[in-house]
Amino acid sequence: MNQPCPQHAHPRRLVQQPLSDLTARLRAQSRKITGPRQAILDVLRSHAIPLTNRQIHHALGKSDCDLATIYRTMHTLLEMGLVRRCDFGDGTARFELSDADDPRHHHHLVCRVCNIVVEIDACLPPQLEADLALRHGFSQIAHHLQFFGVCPRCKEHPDAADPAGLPGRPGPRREP
Amino acid sequence: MNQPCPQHAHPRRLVQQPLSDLTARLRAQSRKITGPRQAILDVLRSHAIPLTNRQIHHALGKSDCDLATIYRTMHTLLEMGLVRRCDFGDGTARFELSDADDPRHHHHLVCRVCNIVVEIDACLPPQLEADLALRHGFSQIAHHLQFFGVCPRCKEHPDAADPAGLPGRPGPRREP
DNA sequence: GATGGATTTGCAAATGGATTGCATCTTCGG
DNA sequence: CCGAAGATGCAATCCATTTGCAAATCCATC
Repeated sequence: MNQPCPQHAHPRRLVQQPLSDLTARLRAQSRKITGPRQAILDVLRSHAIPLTNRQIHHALGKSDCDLATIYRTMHTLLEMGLVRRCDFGDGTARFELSDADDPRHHHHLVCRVCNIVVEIDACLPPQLEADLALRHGFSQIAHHLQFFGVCPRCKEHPDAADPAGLPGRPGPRREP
Repeated sequence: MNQPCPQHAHPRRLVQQPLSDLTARLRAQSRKITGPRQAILDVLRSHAIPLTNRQIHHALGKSDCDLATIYRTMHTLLEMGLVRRCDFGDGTARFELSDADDPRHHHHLVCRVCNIVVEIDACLPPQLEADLALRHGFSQIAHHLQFFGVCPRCKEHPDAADPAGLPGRPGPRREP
């Protein structure tokens, strides 16, 4: 860790997680493979950035399932470790796939103006959490880290709106 | 930065910010020095950890001012740079003093079980954000970083409840 | 295949943080 | 001391998220 992103634009990740894996995991907890759950996972698979529940709901379109179902499903998937939760500080949870085969730890760089999201792998020095554990007596230490800035495009055109085209977040945020 | 906390228990910081400073800043923006604002700042001064608006409201007790006023005041203080906003991932904003004389950048280590908060100064390697800016073309990069773990006390007594004694957050959170 | 029971879903209502409109009250420069 | 700008209280509202409950769906088993 600690070295910055190897490429300017990090390649989008379109995970093809084998259904069998999901099936096995669900079975193991006497949970069921339902239409909504598969549809939701499909949506997550086809997007490379974290989505809000509302965005997922919107993306589902016709095969519409209830928002409450999406909320419940995300809880389930979180518990099962199939998704990861991201917090961009705007009061709305976002979720991205955390495929079991490649549970790659990473963070995000979010444009304060247009909300575009770039996935990065820069991270904390690995020994830092161990030091914290030692000094404060805490165990099971994990961290949340996100970066905010102004993307090159918004630096150029300070009036452009959400090019990410993702619903669910109106204007710029109020983060420092 | 990057070196961990110099002490096991970071000394609580009870800032005595000169009122004159506040006065000057408020005047400079044609804002007024009101009872509620002073009371809110007093509450923040007497607490060493970030507080939710509800906690502030509760702490105000008799000199009760409306919750809405607290929300508005925090916006104002944020804009003025007198407070800093913290996000512990539970959907509630927290605020701590960011005294102008010592706008020390720091982060928090939060116990997942009892919510106790420890202030730490471990941080990212300084060049990391510069690298990000360079590689992704972003400018004005800042970061949000928080640590979660299980405090020594909760490791011992897995049933203890909120020893911090702070209202506003019921049980443990659902963070990874 | 058909079936029963546990799990899920849809719907609607409720919860909780945060924001806002508006009339009234305060603060503070003059 | 006065008046206007700015603040506050109150109530209504917004939005993300959660929850109760009856109906629908899965799936292990027959």
